[in-house]
Amino acid sequence: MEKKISKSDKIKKISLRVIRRISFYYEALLKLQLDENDYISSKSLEDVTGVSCNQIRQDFFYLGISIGKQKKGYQVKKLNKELKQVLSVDQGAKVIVIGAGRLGRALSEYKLFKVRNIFVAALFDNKEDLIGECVEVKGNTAPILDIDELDDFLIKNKDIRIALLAVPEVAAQDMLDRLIGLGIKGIVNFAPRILKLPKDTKDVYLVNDCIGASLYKIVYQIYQQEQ
Amino acid sequence: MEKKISKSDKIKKISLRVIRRISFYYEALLKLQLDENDYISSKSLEDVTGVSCNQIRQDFFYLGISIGKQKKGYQVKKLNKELKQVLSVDQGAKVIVIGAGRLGRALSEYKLFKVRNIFVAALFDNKEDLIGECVEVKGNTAPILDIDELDDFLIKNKDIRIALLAVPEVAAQDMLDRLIGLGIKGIVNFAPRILKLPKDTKDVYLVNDCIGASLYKIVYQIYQQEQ
DNA sequence: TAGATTGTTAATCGATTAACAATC
DNA sequence: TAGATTGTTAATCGATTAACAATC
Repeated sequence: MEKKISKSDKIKKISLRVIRRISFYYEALLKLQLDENDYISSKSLEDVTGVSCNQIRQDFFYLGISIGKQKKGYQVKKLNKELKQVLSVDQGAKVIVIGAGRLGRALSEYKLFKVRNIFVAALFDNKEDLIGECVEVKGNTAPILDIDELDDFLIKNKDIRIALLAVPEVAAQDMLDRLIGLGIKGIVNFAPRILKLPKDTKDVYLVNDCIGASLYKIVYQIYQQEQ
Repeated sequence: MEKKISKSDKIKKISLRVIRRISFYYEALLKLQLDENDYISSKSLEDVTGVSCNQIRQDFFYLGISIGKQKKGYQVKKLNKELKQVLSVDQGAKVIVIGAGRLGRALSEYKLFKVRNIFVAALFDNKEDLIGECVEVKGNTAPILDIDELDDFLIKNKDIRIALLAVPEVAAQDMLDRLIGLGIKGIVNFAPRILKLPKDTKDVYLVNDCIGASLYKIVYQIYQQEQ
């Protein structure tokens, strides 16, 4: 990660590890609610995010973000704009949520999605008693639709290419395959099972955010410590 | 990661990255439901987990797991035992869940926790209408208790040192601080905000598993691709 | 000015990949 | 036997840390 990259060839090279840290910086700005004209130093960002100030400056350098002022830091307005651009959260992404159980609705109701310019267009489920309900988020109402309507819905809404998968474990892989068949390009899987993309899939992104997976890390650390 | 470590000094050195992969291997075995006497090769594990067979063998080597047979692979029974031991999932960890909203209850109801030897002892909330309910998981009933009873509960149940944090964003940091004050040693935070341990905290582990964080990765990839 | 903080380079560190002899 | 798969070493790769001149 030595070479500085120009704005034009940013596109393919940024690793997801960098993206994750960039999202930390962005979240930090959201959380701190500073005035647009305030300045924040890499050291202050370290305090909030836990990422070292050296790492932060290295990331900015790598991404071609050189808007800092010595002795002051980074202007919140400018930094915010740069981070948003890298993360592409300025594009108002629309997503669907598959599964309107507890988890699916918990996800949909996160007010924070709005701050992050992410909109839930609809939820889908196969349980008749759920269908027809609406999930309400400030300024955004998402209906719960019959899973059978999914195909039609996606044909009518070609701008939706992201799905959040919150179905029971046993149904998850089949549903993933179906979503890909319908042209979905990005999936976050919340079922507690690692899913895999079908073999010859191209240009589809999958992140397994399996609930409970991080619990292993904690259990490991707790029980190792006392041995 | 060149030096092989002996079983005795495993304790402090395994990085969380290795632990994460080990949990993948373990999950793969759970998923495949093979006979105890079957053998599985590193190549087959690659197919299921997406981790390269070289990486897998390197991990096993590093952890001192050398139970493979040439031309066959690893006996499921033995491998399972080794992986469980590394992950410490053979100890029947008890956890509490803070927040009995949609997310908290969704977490508690994961049947999978049982397979992984993790038991939810109780949930806590401050909403009166929730208190008194019970969350039922196969063979395990967890009551929803008043958050005010948390202190007493932990004094009476000193073996509980892990908490899953599923409270609203604004309450998360305060609750984390409180949990640490009460002697909790491991916390998984599910609120959509990065929490930090109080400065001089020792021997406490925190994993931020912020819901929605992985969405950034997907949004980034989707929108970069089309530029 | 003196001190703080940036942008940038170089050094270090750690993780992954590749290769292959051993052998079942 | 021949082929497949392990355990292990060495090479490569990438990410993080440290250091510091520049300068506001």
